Amino acid sequence: MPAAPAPRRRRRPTAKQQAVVKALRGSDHFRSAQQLHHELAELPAIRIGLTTVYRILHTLADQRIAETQLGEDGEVLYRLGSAAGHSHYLLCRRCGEAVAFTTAVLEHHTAELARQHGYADISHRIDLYGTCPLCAQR
Amino acid sequence: MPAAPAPRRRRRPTAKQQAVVKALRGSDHFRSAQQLHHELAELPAIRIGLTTVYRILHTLADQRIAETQLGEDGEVLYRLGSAAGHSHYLLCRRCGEAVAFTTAVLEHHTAELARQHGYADISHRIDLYGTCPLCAQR
DNA sequence: TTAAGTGCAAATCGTTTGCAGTTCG
DNA sequence: CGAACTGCAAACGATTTGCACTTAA
Repeated sequence: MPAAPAPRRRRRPTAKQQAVVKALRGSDHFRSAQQLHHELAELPAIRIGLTTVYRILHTLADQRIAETQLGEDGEVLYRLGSAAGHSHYLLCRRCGEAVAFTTAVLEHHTAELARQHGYADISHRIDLYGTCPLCAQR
Repeated sequence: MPAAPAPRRRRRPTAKQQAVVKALRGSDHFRSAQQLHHELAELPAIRIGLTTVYRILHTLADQRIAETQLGEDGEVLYRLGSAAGHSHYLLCRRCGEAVAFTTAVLEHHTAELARQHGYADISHRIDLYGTCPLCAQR
């Protein structure tokens, strides 16, 4: 068989990729691509298109460098982090602050429920939203 | 004070409204507005616009005549039903069949979690998706 | 007559994709 | 050179809305 094409050496991250990661490092709250794009637009140093922000975030998520969460309205939120198996969060619908929690009991119940009814390929969505104390006081 | 405008007598549901309800009666599975519109389009008897289907479903949901669920991809699914407090479902991502389950334990845990962290106005999303036995065998 | 119902086209909104130009190894 | 990277504009898909027209009490 012909030799597979030699894998390209990992390229050093571009300035824009670094900028997105840097923006993410700025907070452990979950933020949308659009929010991040706005933040980056503030910085006069960098000029980056919304499309690129989306693409970089998508790549970071693929690499598990960033984790994602669904916002209350269905938008995708990102933050750096926990490559560990996805956990669930109570997150502030306003600022994206996240409080993790476990659902061991529920997961067990649902696995059993699925088994009993013969459902396969189970996936779940368990998200809590609220207003954190800080955002509550405006 | 001036008399409030006399509330209009409840009008008899239009043919299209009846058609949508009838389509909903056809199954206890959750279906999207688009699916229902397609089904209605099959029937040569009725001609109804997608917009109207959306509007009628929205009204039915407001009146709690129909209940809604979020599909795995974020679309809104409808079925007639249970005016009782919303429950959660394990639903077939393919046919919309729904198996209800309770989350008393989780709800208790999360209420406590929210309280501990001072989060207010909590809302949650707990949805399970899977492939039902029937759909699994194609 | 007049509020309600309806349909079509256009608008929304977050996100993705086509495509052409740019950059870097 | 060629793969990666980028940006803009257009496409997307579910849903909503503006607006003009029809219908029925």
